[in-house]
Amino acid sequence: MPELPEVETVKEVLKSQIINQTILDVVVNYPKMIENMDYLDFIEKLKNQTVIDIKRRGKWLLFELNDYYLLSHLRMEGKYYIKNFNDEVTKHQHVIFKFKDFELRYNDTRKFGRMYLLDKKNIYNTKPLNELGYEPWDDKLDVDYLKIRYQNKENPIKTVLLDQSIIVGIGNIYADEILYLSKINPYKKAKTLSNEELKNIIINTKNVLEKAIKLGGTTIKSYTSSEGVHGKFQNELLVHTKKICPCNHKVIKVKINGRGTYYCEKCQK
DNA sequence: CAGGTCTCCTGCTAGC
DNA sequence: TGCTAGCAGGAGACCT
Repeated sequence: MPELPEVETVKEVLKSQIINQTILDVVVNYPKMIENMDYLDFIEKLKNQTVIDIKRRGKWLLFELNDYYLLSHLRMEGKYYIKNFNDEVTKHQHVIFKFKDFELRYNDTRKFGRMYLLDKKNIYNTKPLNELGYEPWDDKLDVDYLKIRYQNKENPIKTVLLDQSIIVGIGNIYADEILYLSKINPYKKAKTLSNEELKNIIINTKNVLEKAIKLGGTTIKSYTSSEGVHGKFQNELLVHTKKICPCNHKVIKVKINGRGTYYCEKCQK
């Protein structure tokens, strides 16, 4: 389940692998994955495009090409593998980018991932990037901003933290960690949070995500940034998937708006 | 506008 | 032991 740190890790690994490489051909085995055009157009447009840079916006990967941006969202299980031409294509490898000496294959067991191919100009003002909130390190992400965005939110803060139109990059794992570090009960309504609590959320969001990026992300279930690359942040998790809180109190697992949520009743008020 | 529910998918597993 | 219902969850669609 890639969240911001995992996507950042994938981005860095991919940069070391495919920058300045030219796409010679593309194979799309699962056309529904291509969101904004027919897959045949997608293939034609990508031919002879060179990878100039790779960026990240929220949980989106942005491949900058000569004439386009290729956007890729890994959703739950998306992964990129570098493979040789004669390596067997497995049933979960849905999009294959052929370069001169190797292939980049997009692997996604549950087929939730999506790709867009956009004209280069105004990508941040068009779907799907146009409704994203601030990056965790954006100066504009402050208490006043959250106050305004949360003022009508009756939903639990756990749910609201996952809202990508407010802050990008937080997924289910890090939301639990952020709330734990901020000592906030996940059920607390977003609109009722104090300035102090909002401040803590901002600080802890940055801290948790920064630390996770340094450790290459979290490997809990099926996520790997590239074959054989595993994150180490799972060793640092304080509540998510835990049974006992560092305070020795039992960690509770509940469902909040359908999402598995771990928290400590004693530490999080 | 806000929020609830459903949907997309497949692999794994708890429980019979 | 073998089968299956249920669960996992990011995000958009759709409805209230």
